[in-house]
Amino acid sequence: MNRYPLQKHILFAVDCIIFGFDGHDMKLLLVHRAIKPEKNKWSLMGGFVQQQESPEDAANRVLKKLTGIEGVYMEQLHTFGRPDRDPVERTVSIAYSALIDIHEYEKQINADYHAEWFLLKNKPKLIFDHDEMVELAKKQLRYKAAFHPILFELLPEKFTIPQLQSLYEGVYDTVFDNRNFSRKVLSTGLLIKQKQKDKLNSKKGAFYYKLDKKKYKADFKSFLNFVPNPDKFIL
Amino acid sequence: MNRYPLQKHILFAVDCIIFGFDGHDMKLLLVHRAIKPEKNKWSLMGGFVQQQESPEDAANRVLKKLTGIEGVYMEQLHTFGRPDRDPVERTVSIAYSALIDIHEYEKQINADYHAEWFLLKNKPKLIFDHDEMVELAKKQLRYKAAFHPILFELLPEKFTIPQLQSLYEGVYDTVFDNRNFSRKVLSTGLLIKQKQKDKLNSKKGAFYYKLDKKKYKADFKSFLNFVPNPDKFIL
DNA sequence: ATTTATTAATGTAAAATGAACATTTATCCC
DNA sequence: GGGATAAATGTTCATTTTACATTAATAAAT
Repeated sequence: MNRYPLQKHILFAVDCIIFGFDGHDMKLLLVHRAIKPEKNKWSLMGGFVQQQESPEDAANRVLKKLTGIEGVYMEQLHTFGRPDRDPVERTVSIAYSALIDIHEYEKQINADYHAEWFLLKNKPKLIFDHDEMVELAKKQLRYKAAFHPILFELLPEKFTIPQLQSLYEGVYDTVFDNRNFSRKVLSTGLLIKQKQKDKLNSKKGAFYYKLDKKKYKADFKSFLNFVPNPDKFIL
Repeated sequence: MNRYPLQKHILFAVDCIIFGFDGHDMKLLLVHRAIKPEKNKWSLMGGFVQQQESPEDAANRVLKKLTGIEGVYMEQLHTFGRPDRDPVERTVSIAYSALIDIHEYEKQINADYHAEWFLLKNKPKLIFDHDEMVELAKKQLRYKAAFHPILFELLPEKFTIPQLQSLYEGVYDTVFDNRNFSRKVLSTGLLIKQKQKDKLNSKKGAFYYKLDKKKYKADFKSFLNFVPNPDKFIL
């Protein structure tokens, strides 16, 4: 097969916005950029898409290589392609957004790799247009999480309702009524109550719940409305 | 500034999914592919992104060149990058989705260009992964239109409530209760009633309405819920 | 002029959902 | 045993959503 003649070829990259939740605050996983320019500045995890690789595969490869993380919830966010976004050479980048259970990877990331978690509220300035990518990912996360149960991806297998509530409160930077919140959450039927309690965060202790994985997958697309008055918080 | 050495460069294109509404059905604007392979097969409007051009600019340029259309509502949908999606040579394509008032351009498109409108339900098979792009755009349109007043982009300046309702019914391929529908729509305060009636579609005639542009822009992000039980229809 | 056909416009009541609000319960520590 | 702390839980009111049928305006036919 012939080629398309006369067309300029350009570089093509992926960048990953990785969100985590430490039980109290939303966090963002960042790395030091390894090459010049902007070497050692903070950056999203990124890399070039290889010739025989889909962008999704590239994002997963990059994530695994830089953090050891694999098999997490990740989706395409947006493609950034301003001609001058990378001063070295024109590079179009597809941004992917991922949600991970921070505890499952925390030690591994710190020990084996040079990635670091930052409080989302407290993140350093990033290279190129990565700040813009993070902003969009935050917006998108708020948008989606208002209707779909995606935030469970950030929690460990067992979690308590107060933990879940502070996760939502962190994402929307607000407080919810705990009575209404737990009623809503439980009414979805997505949670399975466990016998044990978490005694670390209170004297009384809070019951653990597990996600009903089957129902979770089935309901993933349905509309849940965990967040009252979404208009206020989204965009 | 140095280049990134050792990295392969890739072709980079945009494709536009253009939706229209003829007063009765949803339509899709397609062109004959001009070059081999698959020459003369039906295709989305597409073209390569030039060296000093953002993808958005490229999408607008392509649209204008192939149809004369400009200044319409268009947004980035998704980036398609499977290594083998274009058999000629690896090409990554950003798909853009646009909504236009079909009547504003109908004659012009047919006269000056070789683009053609197809009933969305009746569209021919498209080249490469363009069918996949259209499917995603349909899903996305249903999703967005359930909450945001974007479908007004498909209507002429003056339109009637029955027209608006058949537009929604077309998009969701269902029927709505006309009493509930008009109450919902009018309660948004987005519509300004006109003195004249449209007498073409009924003996009684239906009052024209115009969109309150100011309120439209302000409310664009808010949640309207025109569509009952969105779960049923989305995805 | 009256009838007929066609589609637009409109209201109400019952059900479901969402929001606001405070007290009791379990446990640890002193 | 008393105090401190956070978890768990229920009720009422307001709002929204749904289901459902009749009347009104006009053009065409007789």
